[in-house]
Amino acid sequence: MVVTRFAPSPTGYLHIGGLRTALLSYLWARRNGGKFILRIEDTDFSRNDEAAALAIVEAFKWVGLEHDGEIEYQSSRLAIYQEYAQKLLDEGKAYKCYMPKEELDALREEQTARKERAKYDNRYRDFTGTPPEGLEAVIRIKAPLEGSITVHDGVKGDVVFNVADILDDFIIARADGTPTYNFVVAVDDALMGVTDVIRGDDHLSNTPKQIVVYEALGFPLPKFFHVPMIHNSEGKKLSKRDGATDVMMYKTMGYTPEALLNFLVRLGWSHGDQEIFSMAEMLELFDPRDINRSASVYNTEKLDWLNSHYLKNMPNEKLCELLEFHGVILVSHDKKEILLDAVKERAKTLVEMATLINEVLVRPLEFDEAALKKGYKEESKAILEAFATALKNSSELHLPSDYHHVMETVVAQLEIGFGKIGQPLRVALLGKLSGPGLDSVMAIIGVEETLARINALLKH
RNA sequence: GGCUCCAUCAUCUAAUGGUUAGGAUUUCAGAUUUUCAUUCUGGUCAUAGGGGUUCAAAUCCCCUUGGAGUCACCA
Repeated sequence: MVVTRFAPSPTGYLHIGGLRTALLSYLWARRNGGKFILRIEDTDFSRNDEAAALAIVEAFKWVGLEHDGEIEYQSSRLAIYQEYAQKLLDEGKAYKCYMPKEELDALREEQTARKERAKYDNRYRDFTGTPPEGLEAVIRIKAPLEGSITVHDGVKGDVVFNVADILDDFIIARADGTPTYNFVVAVDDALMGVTDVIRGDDHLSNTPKQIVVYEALGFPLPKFFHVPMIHNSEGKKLSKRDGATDVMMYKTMGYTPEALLNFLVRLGWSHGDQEIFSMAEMLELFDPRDINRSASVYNTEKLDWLNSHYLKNMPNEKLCELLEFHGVILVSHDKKEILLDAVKERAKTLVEMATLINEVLVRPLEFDEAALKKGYKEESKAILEAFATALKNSSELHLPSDYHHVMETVVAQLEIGFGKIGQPLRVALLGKLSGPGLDSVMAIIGVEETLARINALLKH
């Protein structure tokens, strides 16, 4: 069975980069009928934020990812970590170190000054004497002193680390007894039966340490897949400073989960020339072994394109539902089908769509200066009046085509081009020169409101 | 700075060692549309540089350059 996990530290909202690794882990687990675990890495109590786990779950819910079982909180598993640390102590694979923090810092400073690598000097590695009084010990694991550790990575290939370059007897439990990251990750992944670790490649250099823990504890190694980072336009790791990194921000900006997920899955992964992937297709096609080795730059233009694609192809009923979040309530509107059909092809986001809808539904309070100048000329008045009269004399106006017919008649009568009536009418109805088709707009707001808006412009 | 990773259009990417280096987004031009948008058609744009190996290199090897990540009693 394939077991994957997403293991964020609860420092805030769900990050867009986190969502991507979560998605990939989720896809791989589901594709194999396995399990996808959500584990909160909250062993550093000073940095915990209780709301964070909830925020992550909320974001998962929005995009439709679902984890299996209960959320695992590392803070509630401290006894387990202590047990395994003790086991290593008992077996002589770890030891207590009484070196004070200040002394360690001083040592590091010296080493750095000498241009050496900062590392612990193993002074307590084989200590058998009496421990110094009044000092709290940390627990250090005995890391190999020489040789190399190879990470067999499903994305990067075999990555060899020289022990002398990167390792020392690193701390697995702090002086206050709480365990540290590299220790708990290995313990938990092993205990929870995680078979495939899919995570950001910023963790690649941690992996040798975790392998040391796995081996000391006699746990079998999982498969590792270190997926490349998402970069910002400057080519750096995406961070909070880059603006929209909170997944839930995408909801407020009017993106759909389908578009966001589709966008993310195509960063660093592809399937031939295919651009559009439904969740079903992702589940059928995704394989972590196909992930690219290089980082990709996050750019919103493609996201926008995907989002408009999904918007265009969404049933009106669903659109109606989603628009409520953006303050547009259409359930009981009898012309909502015409309205939605008229706006769905011209909006990149739900926010834009909501704006478009309001521009149709709400009588314009003012007329755009430039639009007036360009679209409402001297001759326009008479044309609008003629059109208003024609409207009043028509009956049974319901569909856009009915209104279109009236326009045609007037245009023919006055022997003018469509533009001569379209421009001023557009100014009257919408207050500006762009927007949905006029026949649709009139069908949506009805004859009375159409006449009222024309009147308002004539009196302007 | 040490260690590690990475390198195809502006961006996301495709290409059993053999293709006029393909697609998508963006952009530009044209068509459609009373407007805007959509849609359609077409165009511009790439194998970082240098050495090898090979009949043949985007693809394999080496070097250079550039970029990124990471080096805690954070995760």
